[in-house]
Amino acid sequence: MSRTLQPRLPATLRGTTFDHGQRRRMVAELLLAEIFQGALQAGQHLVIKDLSERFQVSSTPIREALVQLEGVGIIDFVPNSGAVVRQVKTSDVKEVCQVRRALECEATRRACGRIALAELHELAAAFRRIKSAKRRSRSFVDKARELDSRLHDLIADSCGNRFLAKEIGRLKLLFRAFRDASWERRLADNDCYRFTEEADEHLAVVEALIAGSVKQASRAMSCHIRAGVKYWSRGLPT
Amino acid sequence: MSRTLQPRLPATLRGTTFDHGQRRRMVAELLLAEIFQGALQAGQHLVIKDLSERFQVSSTPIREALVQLEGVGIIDFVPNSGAVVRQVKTSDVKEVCQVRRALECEATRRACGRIALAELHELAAAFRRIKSAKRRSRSFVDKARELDSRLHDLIADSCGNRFLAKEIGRLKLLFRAFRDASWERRLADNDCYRFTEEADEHLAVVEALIAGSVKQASRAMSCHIRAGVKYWSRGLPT
DNA sequence: CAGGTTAGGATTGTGCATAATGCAGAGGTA
DNA sequence: TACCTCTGCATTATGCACAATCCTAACCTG
Repeated sequence: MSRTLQPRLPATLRGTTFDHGQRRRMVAELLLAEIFQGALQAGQHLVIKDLSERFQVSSTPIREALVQLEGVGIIDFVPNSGAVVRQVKTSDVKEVCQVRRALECEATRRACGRIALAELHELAAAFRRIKSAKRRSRSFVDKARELDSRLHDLIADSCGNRFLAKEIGRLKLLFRAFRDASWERRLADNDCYRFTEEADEHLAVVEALIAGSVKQASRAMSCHIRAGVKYWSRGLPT
Repeated sequence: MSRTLQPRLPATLRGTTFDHGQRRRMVAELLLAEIFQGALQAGQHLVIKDLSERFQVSSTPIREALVQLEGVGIIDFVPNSGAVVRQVKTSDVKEVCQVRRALECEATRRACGRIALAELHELAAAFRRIKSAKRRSRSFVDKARELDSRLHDLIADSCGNRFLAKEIGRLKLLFRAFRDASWERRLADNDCYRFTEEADEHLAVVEALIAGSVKQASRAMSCHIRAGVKYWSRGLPT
């Protein structure tokens, strides 16, 4: 059986069918997205039965997703009492991003000189297209988002350290939730300046990688992540 | 119902009765203990049915415990295939240590100037005692081990970033497994040179922290972790 | 009004049904 | 013969409905 759940929410997931063996991951991602979008507010009690009805899956995947999110630190799990959403403050985003910066800069350093030039040039061209694009439609956002993921994934996969790549992958769950939530907000505000800014930062990383400059590449990545923090944390409680 | 599980294993848990709502936690702790005792070797497949029979618990708490341990990073959970204990080869030690270095250096930078001087001086004195000690008895090893943990924990807890501290804590489980294993081997080999070497490195970190030099402290920490790699990876499968 | 009691809802745990995976061996092809 | 593909079976993970347990809070009762 394969079943569709949730008509709304993150664009990357919308309209997808979720099959056997992927329920837990999907529920976790949907919950994360809801939390960062503010649909699930801090302190709110997460009732398993409600969630299972809403997502059209049974309670087991829900509970496993909750256990997983507890490990991420975004919800608290009180024995025999259930799960409550923890407050996500700007300081949390900052903290997560510090860790992200440490890991992704290390990965960037190591990936330098290990990625095929053809691929890098292709990415650079794509970012330039994004920069010069005028329309800020839904598909534009999706495209930008996909490129963002592609660059970061490429670096992680090319760093020659599978463990590091795996750790970045673990955190990706959080990053993506931050990113998607803030991009939704930004789009609603018609605040599109950040898109070209972000494309600039990405381009700087790619060009440094093409040039083969370790120091420059890691510095560009560091700037990129630093710049992201203030946008991601906008609209969150202090 | 309350039921006793597992006659053997960790002293703190032996003979305890495990009640409703505590199964997952207990299973997770028992599994962790078994992994570090070497009863469960790296790469080994963890079969849910076997575990549920062995622990006299049904499959749900087992699976939740596995999800939890996956979050800790000590096992891999492949969808539709199950859980395996993470393989640790020499290359992995190197990889894990790269990640560790990135995180702990960041923590050291941030902890600089945030730790009470009194505590630092006390630690420095302890490391000097270790350096000058002649006897390499079991209690000596325990003492050195405890000091090692104390320094690293102190830095993580003082870095002002709870998320970073949590990530380091996660990796600590892995580090500790490396460290204990390699120290056992070293003790057996009567190769005690590393102990004073390590005390030197620790001392350098502490003194840099006392001096309040961010750069010097993080560099000392970097050297310390780098130096550890070749000792930790000795005697592991390639 | 205090203290015990009970009913309702929620979590937790169990056993079973189902789906996915991997392996072994048959059969085909070069 | 060596190699690849495919099929069927055994094993295992996954998901679900039900039962047991726990927590809360309203409700008696003296």
